[in-house]
Amino acid sequence: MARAYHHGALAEAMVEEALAAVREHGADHVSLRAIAQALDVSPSAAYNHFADKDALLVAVGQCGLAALDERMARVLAAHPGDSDDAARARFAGLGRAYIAFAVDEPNLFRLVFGPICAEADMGPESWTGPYAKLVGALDELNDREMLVVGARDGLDVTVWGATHGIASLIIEGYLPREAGDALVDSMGRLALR
Amino acid sequence: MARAYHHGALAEAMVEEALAAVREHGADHVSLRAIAQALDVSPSAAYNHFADKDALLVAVGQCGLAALDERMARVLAAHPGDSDDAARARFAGLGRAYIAFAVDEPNLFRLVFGPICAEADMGPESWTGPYAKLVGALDELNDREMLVVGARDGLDVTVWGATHGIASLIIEGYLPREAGDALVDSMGRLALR
DNA sequence: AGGGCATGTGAACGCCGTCAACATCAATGC
DNA sequence: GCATTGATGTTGACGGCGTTCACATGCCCT
Repeated sequence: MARAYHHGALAEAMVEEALAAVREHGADHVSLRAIAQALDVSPSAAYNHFADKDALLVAVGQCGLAALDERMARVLAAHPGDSDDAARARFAGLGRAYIAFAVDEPNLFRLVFGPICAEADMGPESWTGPYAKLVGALDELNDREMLVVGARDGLDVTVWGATHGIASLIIEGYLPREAGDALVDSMGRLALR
Repeated sequence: MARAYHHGALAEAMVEEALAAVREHGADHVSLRAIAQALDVSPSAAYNHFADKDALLVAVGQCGLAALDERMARVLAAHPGDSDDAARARFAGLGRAYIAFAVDEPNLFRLVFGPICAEADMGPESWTGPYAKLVGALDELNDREMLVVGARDGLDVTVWGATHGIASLIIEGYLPREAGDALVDSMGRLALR
């Protein structure tokens, strides 16, 4: 039975539908009314679950952030081990995963790091997932004395910035896809010894 | 005589008004109708000069890009000379100027590098201004053998990416303002010898 | 002087987000 | 078992939006 909301899961259904719409058309170009119609529900029904359209988009953004975090977690899982090579692979893989997420889901990426989600801080605790993974990888390299001497200072911010910037510039068409791999290589050459 | 459009400069006036609106409220949250009203003109008048709202925003974006380029040009002019120190100052100054532009004009920055302006490519020739200045500064450092050996490969993309990424993350509130200076320092430590 | 063309107007269309009043249904307490 | 209550969904409306089309206006060129 499709008409199961009403003490059902309208909120989740709307997030799901909105997520699909954002992925396809971008956060701008998504209309509350269209989402409601797709769910055979009146437009105003949304307001029982979300303060406004932006609140729904923030919920979508949290899904997107979780997806990014999962990609990065998978990379860590795919390169276990205590060796220098494994540490290097984890570091490079995290960067590649971040960029791959942006390339695969540009509209989601834009929403997650755009003004709507940033303003409503989904908690520094949310994006702490990805960021903590990066810091962890860098600490590991540092502990293994694999970093150029004196490089650790500010390196987390630099690496995050470079990765984020390249990802943004790629999805806006200012740089070709290959720039992603080029960045990871370049970053490795600069920071690793 | 203020009411001088009609074979006047409505197009320029609209860009100017739109520029002000974007700077204050962001490219989303800017309405064609409001701009027209501010200029005492009917909403449909815009369509004699711009294909649609996005075309107007692209024109605004070009102004923004020109402003960025001018900031960077000013930095180069402020640090003339043939010395290593001057070359270093130009390199660091360009990065700082890029970030300062984003911090001072976040809404303009978002528009310039956002989907609207990227899609309508204002010509790789447009943003070539800032990019060429960066490449020039790096070439100069390279000619002076001030770069870490082997670092030049892909460094322009890395530096652009890092600068752009940090700027984005700062204006969305994910990083504090000081991260800008920290990045420039960190980048210098990594790439310069 | 007059025709043509660029420019601006007015009214309308179909969207949009949002709200307030109302309907409906599930669960709870008697 | 039934009424009350609170959560949930509907209806209809409001004002604003981008855009279009038929029409007015006024400058420039011949």
